[in-house]
Amino acid sequence: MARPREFDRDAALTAAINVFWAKGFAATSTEDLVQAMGIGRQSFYNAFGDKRQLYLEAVQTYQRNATGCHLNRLTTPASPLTGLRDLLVGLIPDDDSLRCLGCLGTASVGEFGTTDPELVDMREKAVSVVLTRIAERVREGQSLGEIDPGLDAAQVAALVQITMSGLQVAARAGAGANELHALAAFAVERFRTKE
Amino acid sequence: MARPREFDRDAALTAAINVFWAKGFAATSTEDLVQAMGIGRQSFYNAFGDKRQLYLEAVQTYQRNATGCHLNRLTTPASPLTGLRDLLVGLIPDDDSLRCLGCLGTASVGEFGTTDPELVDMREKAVSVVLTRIAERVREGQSLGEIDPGLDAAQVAALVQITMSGLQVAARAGAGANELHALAAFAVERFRTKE
DNA sequence: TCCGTTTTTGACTGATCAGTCCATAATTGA
DNA sequence: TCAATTATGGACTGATCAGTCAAAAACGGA
Repeated sequence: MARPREFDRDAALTAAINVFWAKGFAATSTEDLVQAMGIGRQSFYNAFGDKRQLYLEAVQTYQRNATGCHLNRLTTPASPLTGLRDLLVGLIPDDDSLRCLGCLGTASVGEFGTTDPELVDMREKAVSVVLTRIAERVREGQSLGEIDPGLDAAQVAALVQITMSGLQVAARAGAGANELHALAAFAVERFRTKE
Repeated sequence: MARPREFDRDAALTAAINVFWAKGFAATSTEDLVQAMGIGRQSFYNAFGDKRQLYLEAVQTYQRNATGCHLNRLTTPASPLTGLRDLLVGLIPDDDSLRCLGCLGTASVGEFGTTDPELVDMREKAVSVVLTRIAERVREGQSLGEIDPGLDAAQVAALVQITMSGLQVAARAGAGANELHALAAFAVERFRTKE
């Protein structure tokens, strides 16, 4: 019994994610946002609260989606080592203009560090899910014999996670797809059992 | 034959570096800067051009200093593998409030990506110096037998560099010193020759 | 048809932004 | 002592910032 919203909230959120992703929080103006989202100013504040709330929702949504992709790539292959490789290689899109955006989550670390508790929380949850699943696959790989059983699975997982961040920074810095794909594969090979 | 400057330009630049380091470029106002630098507004513009020029100079100076530290840590130990370990471990300060700043260079990647050609140039030069020196030490380690001679030295160097970025992102995200030190050492061990 | 509710639109707010202007002060060389 | 030059301090600029307000518009239910 009220006037219905004219725009697609999800589509608007996606547009906002893309703006924040490319420009960061501080360098994005509300004018940038309403333009990209194709909605009026008041609709913006009605539907999303304010700039910061929208940013939190953007990071949250981005991260939920990204985490899903990571877990898929990690889990799909039968071989755990291949899963790790796909996880890392899958971070790096072939498309230049996509790859050079890097990762919104990593960007939010750079921009806010530990200053925003809500972002820290969000991050920790997303990371810990991936970290746990990586460690599981590492143990699986160790019992299959393809991953060095002398390694601590949790530490391998942590190192893989660090490598993910590093790759995304390199992508944002402009590194090429081939180079980064090779590097990702090389990184994973460091865990393979020496015959 | 003119009035001499009253403030220490280097000290003011150092103060500016610290502000940019903590807050990033966009979130730092010129008011923040003149406050932290302890100088007047006009002196600021006289001595440093404008906000962007000061930022470039800040990143440049920060990076020159950081690169010097990296090369020292990498080169000082007799053992190349120890050099690599010191390089990575040395990235992570014990002091919490320092460690959680991460790296200004990495932050500038996050904030500007490939959009600013001058920053891209600066970065590439700094990185390539370190990369070259890492590869040299890797080859040295290979001929000494402590680093797996089957590995491509350039690729090891690239992976070490990625690991540096990853560690700095993790530090900025709030990871603990002990955890990161252990991780740094663990990462380097992946290159050791298996007996 | 009309009422209550929500969305939309566009003008508007005070605050802050980066950067400039100008008058005054401090210095050196003549 | 004075002229030329540069530094300083503080007021000032127009632009842009995030966010608000109020009126009109669009819907469902009565």
